[in-house]
Amino acid sequence: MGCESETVDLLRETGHKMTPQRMMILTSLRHASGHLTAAEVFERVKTVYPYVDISTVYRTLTVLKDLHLIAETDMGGGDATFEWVVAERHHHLICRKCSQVTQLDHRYLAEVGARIGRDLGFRADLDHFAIFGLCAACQRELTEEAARGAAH
Amino acid sequence: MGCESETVDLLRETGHKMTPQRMMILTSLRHASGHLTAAEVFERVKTVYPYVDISTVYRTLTVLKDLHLIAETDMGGGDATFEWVVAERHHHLICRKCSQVTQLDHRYLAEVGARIGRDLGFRADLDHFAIFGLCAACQRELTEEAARGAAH
DNA sequence: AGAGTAAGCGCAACTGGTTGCAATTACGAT
DNA sequence: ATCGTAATTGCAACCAGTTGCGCTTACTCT
Repeated sequence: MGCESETVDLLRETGHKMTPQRMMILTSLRHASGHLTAAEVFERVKTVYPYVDISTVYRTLTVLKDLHLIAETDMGGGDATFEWVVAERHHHLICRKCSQVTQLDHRYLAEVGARIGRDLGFRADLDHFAIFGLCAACQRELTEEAARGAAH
Repeated sequence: MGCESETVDLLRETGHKMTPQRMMILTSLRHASGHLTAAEVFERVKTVYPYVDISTVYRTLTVLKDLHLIAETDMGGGDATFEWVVAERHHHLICRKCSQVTQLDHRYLAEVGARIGRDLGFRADLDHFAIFGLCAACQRELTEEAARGAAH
């Protein structure tokens, strides 16, 4: 505790309460190295306080997400993951074949966001995007497969 | 029928079968004016053939999506929507306050996609993106609210 | 410090979507 | 036209996530 004080203030200022459960959920995300699914957060909190309900986890994640303290991303694996929003914004390139995840610098999208704002007046939330596609390796594999298919 | 023959061929060529259920799901999407949710597709098909199972709808949607015949988009309303992939690619700007949907020309993202491909070798699927954010009107509203909040 | 109140909690019921399985059926090969 | 096979179907069980509700509790105000 101690390093969470700003977060507590933000919660209070927005009319929310800081409960023990919320604190545990929050710290488990804060101190996780990367992305966590809701179930993972649930597991981690349960080791400290076994009586938490999964619905509390989901409700808290929703609150934190609305306050932009955490970012939700669909990494393609079916379940959404959550991660503490850090200073440097970044995005993910996710291969839909091998599921490999690569980071993408924010600059790639910042410019598009700016242009959309300029042209259409729409302020795009481009904090944390998951872009699906095919990684270089899988592209090669697929073209080779296609070549074999055409040959036979 | 008749206008679906190319689609049927594509299915066959990729080792799939064309079943009556599949045909109905396909045409309901093909002839729908815009986006349909899975439940909507289910309802439409049921009017013709009441015995379809919802799981068949989901499974077929997955197949069609994998073949890029339809595009899945999370329009924010909680449930994903599907639409027939038309010639001109486009994207959607969805306001997270008023849920208004605006179309965005593909050119905005095409360039980013090209750059990602060039720099990182990753071929991004940018066929049909849903970009969340705040529309111009809601931005104005929010800044006014903030001004009122600061004043009192 | 104490009281009132609205937010939050855990439970249980529910919903939307997925999956395993046995029966069926479309399709390529004969 | 018929056969064999693999894909597909419908059912039912299942799972992840959501919601309604009565009880509890953090926070505000005095």
